[in-house]
Amino acid sequence: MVVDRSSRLDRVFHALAHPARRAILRQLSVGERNLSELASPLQMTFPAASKHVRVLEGARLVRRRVAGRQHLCRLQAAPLRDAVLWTEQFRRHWEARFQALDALLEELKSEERLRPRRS
Amino acid sequence: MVVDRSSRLDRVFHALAHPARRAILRQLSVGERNLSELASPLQMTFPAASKHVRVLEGARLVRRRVAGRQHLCRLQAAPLRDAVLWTEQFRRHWEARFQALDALLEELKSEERLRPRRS
DNA sequence: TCGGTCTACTACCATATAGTTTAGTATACC
DNA sequence: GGTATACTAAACTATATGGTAGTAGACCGA
Repeated sequence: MVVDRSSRLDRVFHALAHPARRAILRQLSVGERNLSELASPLQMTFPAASKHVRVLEGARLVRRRVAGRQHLCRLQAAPLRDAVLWTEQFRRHWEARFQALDALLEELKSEERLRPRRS
Repeated sequence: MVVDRSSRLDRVFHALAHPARRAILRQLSVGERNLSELASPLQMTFPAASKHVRVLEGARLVRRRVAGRQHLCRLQAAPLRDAVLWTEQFRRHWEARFQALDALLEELKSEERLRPRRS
């Protein structure tokens, strides 16, 4: 099985795996913000927050434009759609009805196994 | 802003951030597998693969039961639902109509911010 | 029951990447 | 120029990833 290391999906999921970065995305969902605005609510130094923004940029979840000394960041949600699409392939596994159906099938199968019809 | 480090969501997204682990989940979506079966298609040693399974267990995406010398793994998809639910909050951002509208609004707002009206 | 094999684990090492802090650079404003 | 603001770069620690070597337990055939 070929494992495409450092693919786009890797970067997106990795970007989402840190609460600070998820907090940044939530802030950006409201609208454009500069780095200081993004950093101030986080309990860490400015450079740490800046690096988290960089990770989000690497995952193409954030785009930045420089305006004077400010770096204005904007949400780019398209990669999130890809992440959801990948995860959705397991939807049937977490839906209760399917699980119930699964259980029923298993029950029938094991009955079949225990009491095979004579030919 | 309080950032709940090492939360459940952190572990789930981190677990999904590696192609080998995603490949393992895809295998398990078909049905129960033991570690050898999970490891063999991956281009890495058995211990490396075993560690990936352990990461998936830590995220509660995989449950293991021991049967003789085999460790049988089964998919637990519920945490994937949580991941999707978190991501879905951005759905409107990746849907085209909203993006166009959003872009227009942001353009107006940032103009306002960079060139504040004199009172 | 004994040895061989299969399945999986642990321990340890090397390397790469993540995450954070301290120190430094550039831009705007007075 | 001087100073505050906005951000970057370098450096350092912690964690992740993947390898090798050795161990333990279950199964199987002679």
